[in-house]
Amino acid sequence: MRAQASPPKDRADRETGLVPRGAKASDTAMAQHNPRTRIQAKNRETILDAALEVFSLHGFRGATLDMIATEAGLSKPNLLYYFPSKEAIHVTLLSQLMDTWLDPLRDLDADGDPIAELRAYVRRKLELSRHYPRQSRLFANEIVQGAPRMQAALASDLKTLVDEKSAVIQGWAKAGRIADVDPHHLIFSIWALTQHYADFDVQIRAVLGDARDPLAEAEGFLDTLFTRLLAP
Amino acid sequence: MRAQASPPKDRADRETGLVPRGAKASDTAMAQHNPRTRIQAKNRETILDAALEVFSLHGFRGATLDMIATEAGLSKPNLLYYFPSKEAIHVTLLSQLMDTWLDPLRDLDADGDPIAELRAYVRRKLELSRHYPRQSRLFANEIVQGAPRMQAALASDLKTLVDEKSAVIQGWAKAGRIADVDPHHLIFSIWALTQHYADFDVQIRAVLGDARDPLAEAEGFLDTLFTRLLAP
DNA sequence: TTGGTTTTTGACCAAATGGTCAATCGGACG
DNA sequence: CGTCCGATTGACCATTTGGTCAAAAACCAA
Repeated sequence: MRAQASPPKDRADRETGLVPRGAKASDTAMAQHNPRTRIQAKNRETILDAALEVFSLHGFRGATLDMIATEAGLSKPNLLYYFPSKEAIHVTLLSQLMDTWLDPLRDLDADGDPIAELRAYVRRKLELSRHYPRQSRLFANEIVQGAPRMQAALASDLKTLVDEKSAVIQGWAKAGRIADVDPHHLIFSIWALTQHYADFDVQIRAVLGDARDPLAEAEGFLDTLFTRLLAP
Repeated sequence: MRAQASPPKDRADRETGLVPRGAKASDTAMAQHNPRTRIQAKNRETILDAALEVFSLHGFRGATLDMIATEAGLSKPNLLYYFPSKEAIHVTLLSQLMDTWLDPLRDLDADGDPIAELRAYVRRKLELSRHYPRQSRLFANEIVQGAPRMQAALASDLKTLVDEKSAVIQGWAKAGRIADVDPHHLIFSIWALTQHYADFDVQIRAVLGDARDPLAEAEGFLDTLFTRLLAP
């Protein structure tokens, strides 16, 4: 028997780390995504935010539980009270990420004006880079190192969505409403160009100097670029 | 006094790690860049290649000396006979990298045909992504994490070269020989688009499936993209 | 062969790090 | 006020890891 105040968590909980040790898994099924108390909600969020900061800056291996604990203002054992392991924190962040990250693409409307839709997609994506650079870098870190913890999600969720939207874009091209470019590579180019401003921020700022605002300038530049690329 | 067969290395050697412990620094000044024996040349190269493999795949912190040693087929103490520390290996790789990486930009000829020059630059850069993806990922790893070991190089060498070539591009634009786009952002877009195919390789392959050849397709796509963007 | 030099390595060390646990704290509720 | 359960932590542990060192091995010139 454990000395812990609560019974041991079942296997599923252990792996996802979505429930603090103190919470009884049998209580409510949905408790996994809705922490039971205000303290749990607050601390889990605090931890995830601190972890995002540290992971995005140092990568998975480079981050230590002590760094995250300090950043969160909690003790290390306390972190491990809310998440079963360092990896569980990381995985939680990554899965949250995928959702947010794909929203702008989901919003691409097959019934809208093609050029306007694609320009709006670029703009939304650039907004993510502007407001969530840490998430972008966390993702970049993961992918650059071979996506050891995301392979599955990439090949299923991501591929499905991209294939679907590529078909829409393909349709626009066939109809002569935009230039005839490969839709997959068009999407890649949008990802590459927008995320570059978040992921390579230090490099860009080093080159541009302090007086310029990269993200602000990027908006106009990218708008021009895609407008010219897509004109029928 | 040391037990080592050779006298202690001077401070400069210790930091750059360009000379094995056994080599007398006083012997020849140029020995730092030209290892003295065939064994040294071969082993240093072996180590750097192994380190490139491991660092690019796991990042600096994620890589261990044991991994590198195994990959190189040498013992860990033997690695540290050729380089004073893990960091020295990393730094050596990074500085080699910068050179190779900027060559295509250096080749941009102010006297050539503007559109042809820029298209050729894109092509050369994409070739680097194709043939040296590990270097590209090593660089990406470093930059994404804030370039802790490259800040200086970025703000000096890199900025100087980019500013110089930006002026050339600016001149072409003013003369109406290419479209009037911001030269710095044009260069960033070339970096972003070409390096994306190396750095985000797993993602691209996950989305495209196994049957397609990303790099081959990218060549045509990018050529179209920049041709349309730059047409006056 | 000999003597000196370069190269290699097994054994070791100290620090860092992910994770555990028993004990304590604290607040909400009867 | 007391009790109970969720929250917190100091002390601790095993493993990993960057780095050291003395000695052995390999190499080479005379």
